[in-house]
Amino acid sequence: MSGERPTLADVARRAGVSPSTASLALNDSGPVSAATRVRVEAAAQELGYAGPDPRARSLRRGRSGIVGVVLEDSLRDAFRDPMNVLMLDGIADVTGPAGNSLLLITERAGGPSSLVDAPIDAVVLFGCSPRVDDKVAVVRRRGLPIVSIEGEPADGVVDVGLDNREATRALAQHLRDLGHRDVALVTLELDRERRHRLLTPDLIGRATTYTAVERMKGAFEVFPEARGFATLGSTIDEGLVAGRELLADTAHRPTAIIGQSDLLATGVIRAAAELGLRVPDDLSVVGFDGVRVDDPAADGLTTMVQPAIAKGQAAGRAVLGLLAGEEVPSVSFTSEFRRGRTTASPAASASAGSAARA
Amino acid sequence: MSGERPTLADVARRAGVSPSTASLALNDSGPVSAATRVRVEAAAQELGYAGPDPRARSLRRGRSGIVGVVLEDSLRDAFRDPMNVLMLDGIADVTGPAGNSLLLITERAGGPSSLVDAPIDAVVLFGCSPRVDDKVAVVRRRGLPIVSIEGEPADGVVDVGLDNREATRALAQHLRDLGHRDVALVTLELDRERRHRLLTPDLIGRATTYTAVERMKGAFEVFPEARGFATLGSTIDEGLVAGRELLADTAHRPTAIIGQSDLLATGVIRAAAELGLRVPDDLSVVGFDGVRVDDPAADGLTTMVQPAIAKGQAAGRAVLGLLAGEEVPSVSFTSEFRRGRTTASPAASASAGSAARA
DNA sequence: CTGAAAGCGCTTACAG
DNA sequence: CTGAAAGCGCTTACAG
Repeated sequence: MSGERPTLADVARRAGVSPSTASLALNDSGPVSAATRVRVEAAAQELGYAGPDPRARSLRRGRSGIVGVVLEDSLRDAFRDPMNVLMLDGIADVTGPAGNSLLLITERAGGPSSLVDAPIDAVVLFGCSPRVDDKVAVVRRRGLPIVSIEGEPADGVVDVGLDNREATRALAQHLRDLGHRDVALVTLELDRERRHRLLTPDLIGRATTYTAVERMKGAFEVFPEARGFATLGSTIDEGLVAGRELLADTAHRPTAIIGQSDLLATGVIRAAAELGLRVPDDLSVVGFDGVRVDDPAADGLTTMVQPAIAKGQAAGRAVLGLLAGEEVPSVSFTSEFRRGRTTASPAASASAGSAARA
Repeated sequence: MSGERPTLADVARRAGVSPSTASLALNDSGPVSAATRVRVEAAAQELGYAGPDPRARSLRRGRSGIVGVVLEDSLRDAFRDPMNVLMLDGIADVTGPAGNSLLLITERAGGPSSLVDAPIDAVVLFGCSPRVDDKVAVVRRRGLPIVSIEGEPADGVVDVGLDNREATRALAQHLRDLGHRDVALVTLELDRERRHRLLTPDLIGRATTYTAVERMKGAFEVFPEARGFATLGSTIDEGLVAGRELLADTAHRPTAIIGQSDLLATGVIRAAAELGLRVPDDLSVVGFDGVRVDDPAADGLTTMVQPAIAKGQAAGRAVLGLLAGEEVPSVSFTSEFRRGRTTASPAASASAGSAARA
């Protein structure tokens, strides 16, 4: 350790030129004689100059080259959902080559808020609710461009959306067309209370998670009376819990279940298997996302395929556009229906059950 | 948009004080009269001052409050392994409250390297091979503290290690004690070539992934002749592929398989099930990590439990210590054996097979 | 308690 | 082609 890191001034002194010239030589950003350039480069080499201090450069340039990615949950929870990872990867696909790295920002209660502090040039909101959220206010005050992914429409926020409502409506309609009448929902987390429980009108009314709410609305358009279970998020385990709960009452068992993600749907299928129910003969199950799930139970799942990576890339492009001062429109992606082998017409016995109840 | 973001100077001017005084008032970092403080705060409020520009502050202070996390793979690949997510979360546990956020750095070939450019105060290397790696050289040149997680010992790098070799040796010994003699390995990725294939001496010789190599060595200490299959990384799918490959030849089937991760072991168990083999009756399987796998095949897996979150937290503490100028020692964590229901003595038939071969 | 000054390390017009 | 100067926005000794 030579103690202090050499600066551009050190290099210039050693090369016997002014700092300005050294800067031009090293950055190739102005006319410099070959001889001078060689001398400066040699000096930099000898001193072990590691390039300009990014802090100084970013102050001078007004850019840090860092994009903040704001996640609601702990990293652990956020990355458990493969969609989030894919979207993050999509963002990096675009921002990385443009010289921007991603800063992870999770807002834990208490502690310093990096949303206020961090040297970021822009922000991408992940699974947040921009409208409700005071995070947006903070960022807006700083004058940073904001991009949200599947965010509730909010002023000054460019959104990368998904047809959550319409897509879920299509799934529900698919079930209805097959003859299902008694359908239950398994939702993503509806609020930040970290409790999973049966859906109640009260709970629905207070739900804050935009994506989950939109998907729920789509289902209700077709099955206004649907029961449901709100989970803690997109995992197979949560789907299993939900499935057990919804399928427990044999006298009042739905003939189909709409999972708000493929992982949840996979868990439901496991629950069905536990109870000796065959899918799709005794129970139809649909998911959402179209992600590859490492589980045989997920094979041939009927679902809506969403373009997660493309969404991330779009968010990345939106960030770059805003940073370039362009007018950037919100965009909305469309999911694609994928018919699998987990949906069929309800069994006669189920219909009989309904009839008996009537 | 009011055009320009207000600066401290603007606030000072409006409050009728000097910038120095405004700074002291806003940061509570010096003696300021109550009246002045009120005036400055009011001015800040009126102007919508969003706090000090982090770029300027970090230049002045010589700290950006950002810790770089260097991942070998794409984010998608890195976060597929739950261990990495847990460790990352552990780092954030410690660095977050201290006011540091995490910057994701993945070195894709070509493109600007944020390892050179980014305003980071320190670096944590994830699943890299510090000794071999030129990344370390870059960071060292910048004079930044470096912490590696399960890195090969390297000068000036504080490591957070795990007893990979010894732990795997213990697993292997467990199998040997049960009577197994014909054991196969399923390894994590051994190099960056993105091909999965059977282990060969050549491949083993060129392996660069420290963790995988250490675990392999531990197994070889007990079973020097073990065959094996090198995967693309810790996923159930890769374990499935490996299992199929290793179990395909009925004449030469191992009686036990050592997976280098629980996900790989889970895949192996699935492969066994496909072939009609019962675990542990026909095949013993062990894993590594002790992670919760969302899969019934993983229930009761015999494995070594490693403290992933604690490792991340230790890495976070090491970073903070180095930033504080302390002498920070490398540390090594110990895994804990967990006997499950996936290991047993080899069946008589298998022994017979060996006998027949002899 | 308050202000003038220096400086963090760099880049970029602007003269020469 | 080269250098002196200004300035990015802030913080921190140092006088007063």
